[in-house]
Amino acid sequence: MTSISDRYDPSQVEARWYQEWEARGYFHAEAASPKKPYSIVIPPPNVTGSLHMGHALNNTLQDVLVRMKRMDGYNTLWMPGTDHAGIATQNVIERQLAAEGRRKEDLGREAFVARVWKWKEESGRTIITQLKRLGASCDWTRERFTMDPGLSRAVREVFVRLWEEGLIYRDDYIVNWCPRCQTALSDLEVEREERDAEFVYIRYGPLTLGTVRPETKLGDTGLAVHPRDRRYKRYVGQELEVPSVEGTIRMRVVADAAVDPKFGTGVVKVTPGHDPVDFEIGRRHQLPIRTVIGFDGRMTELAGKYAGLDRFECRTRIVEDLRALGLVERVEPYRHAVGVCYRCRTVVEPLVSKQWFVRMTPLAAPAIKAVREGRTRITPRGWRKTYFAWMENIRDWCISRQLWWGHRIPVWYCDGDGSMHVSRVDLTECPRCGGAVHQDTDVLDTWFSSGLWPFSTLGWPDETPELSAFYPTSCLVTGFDILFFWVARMMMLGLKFMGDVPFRDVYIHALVRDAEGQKMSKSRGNVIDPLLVMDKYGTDAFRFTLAALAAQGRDIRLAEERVEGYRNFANKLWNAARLVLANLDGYDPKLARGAAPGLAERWIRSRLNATAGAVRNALDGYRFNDAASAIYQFLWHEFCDWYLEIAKRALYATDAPAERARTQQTLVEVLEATLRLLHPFMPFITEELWQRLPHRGASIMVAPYPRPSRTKADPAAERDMQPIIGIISAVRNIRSESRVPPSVELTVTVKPASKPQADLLAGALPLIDALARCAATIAPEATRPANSAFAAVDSAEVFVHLAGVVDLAAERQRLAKELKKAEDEIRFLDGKLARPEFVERAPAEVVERERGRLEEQRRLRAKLGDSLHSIIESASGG
RNA sequence: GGGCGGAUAGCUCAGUUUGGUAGAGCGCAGCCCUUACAAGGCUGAGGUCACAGGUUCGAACCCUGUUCCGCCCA
Repeated sequence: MTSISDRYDPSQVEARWYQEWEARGYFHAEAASPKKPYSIVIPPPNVTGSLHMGHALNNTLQDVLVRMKRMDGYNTLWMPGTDHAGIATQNVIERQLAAEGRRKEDLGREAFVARVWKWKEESGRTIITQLKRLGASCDWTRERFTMDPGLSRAVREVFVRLWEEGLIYRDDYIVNWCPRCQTALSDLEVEREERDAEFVYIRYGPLTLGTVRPETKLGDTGLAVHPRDRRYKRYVGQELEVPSVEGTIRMRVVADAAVDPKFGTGVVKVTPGHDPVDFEIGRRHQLPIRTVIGFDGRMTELAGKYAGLDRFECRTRIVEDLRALGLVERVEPYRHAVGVCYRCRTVVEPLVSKQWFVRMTPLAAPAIKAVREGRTRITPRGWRKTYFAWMENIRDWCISRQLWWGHRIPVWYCDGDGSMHVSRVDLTECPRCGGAVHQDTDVLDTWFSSGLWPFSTLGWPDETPELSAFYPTSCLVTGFDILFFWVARMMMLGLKFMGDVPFRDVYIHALVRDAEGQKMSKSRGNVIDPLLVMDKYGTDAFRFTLAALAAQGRDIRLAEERVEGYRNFANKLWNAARLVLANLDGYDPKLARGAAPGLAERWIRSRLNATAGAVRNALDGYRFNDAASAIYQFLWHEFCDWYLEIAKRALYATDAPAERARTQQTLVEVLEATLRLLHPFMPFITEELWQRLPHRGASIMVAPYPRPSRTKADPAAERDMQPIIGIISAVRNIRSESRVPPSVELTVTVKPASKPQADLLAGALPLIDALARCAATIAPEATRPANSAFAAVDSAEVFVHLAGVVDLAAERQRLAKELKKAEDEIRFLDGKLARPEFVERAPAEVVERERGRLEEQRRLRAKLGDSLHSIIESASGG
């Protein structure tokens, strides 16, 4: 074999294999395949984006599933693509323009949109390149973008059908308005931020009320109290003349159950134009709407002398003016959550405007039912509750955005007769009067198009082979932060337009935080760039770290040391493979045929089989961390720590070619299968090593995923290895505790507990000698040698001769420690068994087991006591 | 205000479904460059499982309450 470096260097391996896989078409899935389908659609990253930890985790987990299923023989499709991300992308280009001292209005809509497209073509591939770097085995031949012609057609089709069914409507309604982004936002796009504010108590004629938004006083059209609030009963229905900053105003007092009588004074001002709750109250009581704040966040003409002022400046000014008029009773500091735009953190202004909405209740009902009935399973199950809670209290979805970048609403208005036409095709003239038409200037919420993703990417509204092969998709992997934004909407729209759920499983993973548990954010400056991590430690180590930390229901705290640890794991694997490869000279499987497999070989094969079962089990339940640690444990602590050390004897022996060949065969087969087991987690290093080992097939990517079987399990071998491993460990322990240098060969006598054990151990003597660096003999009739250390293993007694090797003080200490352990154990078990309630009520087998344990510990105590005595005697006597 | 989750070794976390004297990685201590690997080997120390009650023969695990921390919704 060719000599390979003793350190694994990912940079030599990763890019090469990824290109090779892609070139060979391994990522591609054909709809016509006879194999069972397995499909996942990627949560499309923003086309503006670059890879962050959330993407890395999300896509690593998907790739683990997809690679595993592909190896397992499924026709596996991982559908990739990107999202046009309306506000985010528009903001990027607007910032570019601002740097040039221009605004989008200077370009005009058409030129602006053209510029966004140009930018998208040039820079929109960043994240795709980064996903490839991560090893994502997406079918790139099918890559989609939410504004592709096909997907845009799906958007129109859905809009028109929902309109035709009365599920879309247009209405003047109070919506969340971002004065910076100049667009309406859905309720979900408003986030809460804690801010300090002043709670100002203002006199309204005979009444006093508190508010955090004094500037909206100019838009007040009423006062409201709770209907059962006795304090204010007499005012209800009255028109009050109230002195204010602009002279006296008249206000009607209404009674409404939405008012909390315990909050503030129990009286609220009603500003239907600038508060969602007030808007509803106003509707119920026919209060007029006065819009005093405009779309630009400045006071309107209706604000009189305050017109043109910024809303926050106006707040200060009004409080000053009210004070001057003696209308401020008092001011209290107040901390509350204000709504901010999720894109630019500007304080959102509730404003009344004409917007498009989707009726949610009729769509939500089937989506609730599907999860209740388990047609879509949410994992971890706890998220079901959150899903139901939101779905059951869902509000209509505002889908229009006053942006230029996005799917333009497919509605045309006639300039002549004013008629409105919702259309699948672009209109150039009014279908009714033939007059000129203009299209609605708004675009749709980005989530409206990504909500169609599981079927629009597969060719809908056409009936494509892809749709029938891959819909419903098998699994959706996503973070909980978009459970409502995206998952819920895909459920509703998938059920509505495909008549079936969009995915059988939803796996919801946690957030990646920093080592201190803080959410990673640019402003905190604690972001770890996944690309730098991959550069430093390799993609495989990074992926394995994410999988190993992805325990269900808990956030991931990512510390670099963990990645380093798994980098070491990759290196361990690399070196184990080097050992195997360096000892394959003359390897001929035919030579091995004559010899029956040895105990250690049966053992490691059985352990491999069990590990394969554990990994499959864990992955089936989306327990990625369990799967990762099962492989880690097996590869490092069973294969490397034990089997490789055992195998060296046979490999280096020159006098037993059959045994050597057999060992080579076991090494090759176990390592090869382990690589396959590990491949979904660490695709690159496994391919590299697999190619160097004897193997069948062109790539590990398309080799079968290990499948456990009862016939490969060998419980006898697993049981028989126990005493052997135990004796070796015991001798090593005595050596270490008694401070015998590793170079000294120890003399060991083993007194077996039974004839079968004697035979077993006799066969394993060379192995024990080699691994414990000793010369051991099996002596069924042995008595304790003088000056020996003692240990009990599986009822066998192990004596290590220490005379002349070391002074015995250390062994005395060790024995005393063991003795105390045994005594503690006996005390515990004695106490337990002494209680009649336990003996009477606990299951018989538990009682039996505890009795057996007690007996064993008593025997052990006796032997330890004897040993200790003998050493004390010999030390004092000698 | 309503809901969800968390508190287990110095650190980061498994384990809680199905109750039977607690596991991993990192870190720490001792010994060792033994020809796969010092990114390594061998050995070891380290935990009243947040607190208080309850159920049970027996509780990290089930129930109730408390404290602290995080998140979501209004």
